[in-house]
Amino acid sequence: MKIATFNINGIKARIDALPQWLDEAQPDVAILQEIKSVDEGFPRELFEDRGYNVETHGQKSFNGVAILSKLALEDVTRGLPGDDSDDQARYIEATVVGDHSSVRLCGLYLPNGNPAPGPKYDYKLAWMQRLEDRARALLAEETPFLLTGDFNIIPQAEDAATPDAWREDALFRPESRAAWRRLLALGLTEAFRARTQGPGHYSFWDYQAGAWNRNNGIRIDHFLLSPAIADSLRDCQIDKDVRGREKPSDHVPVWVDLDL
DNA sequence: ATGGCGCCCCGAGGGCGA
Repeated sequence: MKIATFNINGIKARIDALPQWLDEAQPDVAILQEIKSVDEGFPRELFEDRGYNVETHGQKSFNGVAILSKLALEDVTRGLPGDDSDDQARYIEATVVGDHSSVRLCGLYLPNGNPAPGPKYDYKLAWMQRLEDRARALLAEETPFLLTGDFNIIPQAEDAATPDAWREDALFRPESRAAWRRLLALGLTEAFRARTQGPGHYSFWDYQAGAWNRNNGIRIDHFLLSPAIADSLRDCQIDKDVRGREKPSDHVPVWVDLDL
C-alpha cells in the first residue's frame, strides 16, 4: 500500500499540479495539508473521478487537511483531541483496511510556531503534547497507526542545508526537537531514516531567495510508524523532482510503501 | 531565513507561512 503525504499550499493554486502528480505517482492514499479551503469548496469530484474517496477537514483561508484514498475510509474523525477551544483545522484520522491488516491514518499539519518564543510557539509545543497524548492512547488500545504530514520539525542538523540559520527557529529549537524525540521514544519508527542515512534529503524549499536552485532545503514532512506496522515498511521516498515543475508547492510529496 | 516568494481574501495590501 502506497501512502503519501503532501503539503499542497492551497488546493486552488494546485488544481493542475496535484492531479498530475496523483496520475503518475498513483498512491493508494494521499494525505494532504494546507488545502486552504472550506470543505464545500474542495474540488472532490476531481479526485472521485480518479477513484479516490475524499475526506476533508477544512477552514477558510488557512490550514486544512484531507485524505484521498482508493480504499474505503472508515471511522473518520476530525480535530486533534485535548483542547476544545482549538479551532484550527490541522488534524484528521481514518482507518484503511489492507489485504491482511488495517491501519489508522493520522494526518497532521503541525503548527509552525514562529516567532519563538511567544504565544504561537506555546501553541506549537502544546499541540505536540496533545499529539503525544493521542499516540499514547492509540498504543494503549493496540491500534496499528501512522502519524504523517507536515510536522514543521527539522529533526537533526543533517536535515537542513544550512542548520546554523535555523538554530533559533521554531522548527529547530531544542524544545521542538525534544518534543519530536519524545514521540520517537514511544517506540515509533521514522520511516525515512529507517531506509536512508546522511545529509542532503529535503522536503521543503522556500519560494524566496532561490532556495530551490541552491538546494537550500529542509526535511520537515515525515512518517512515524507504530511498532505493529514498522516491520511492514518496504520503502520510503521523497518525490523531489515535483519541486522543479510548473507552479509547484513549496513542499514535495513523501511516501511510504507498506506491506499491509 | 527574509527585502527578495507565493498564497489567501470579493478587490488591495496586509496576514501568514517556514
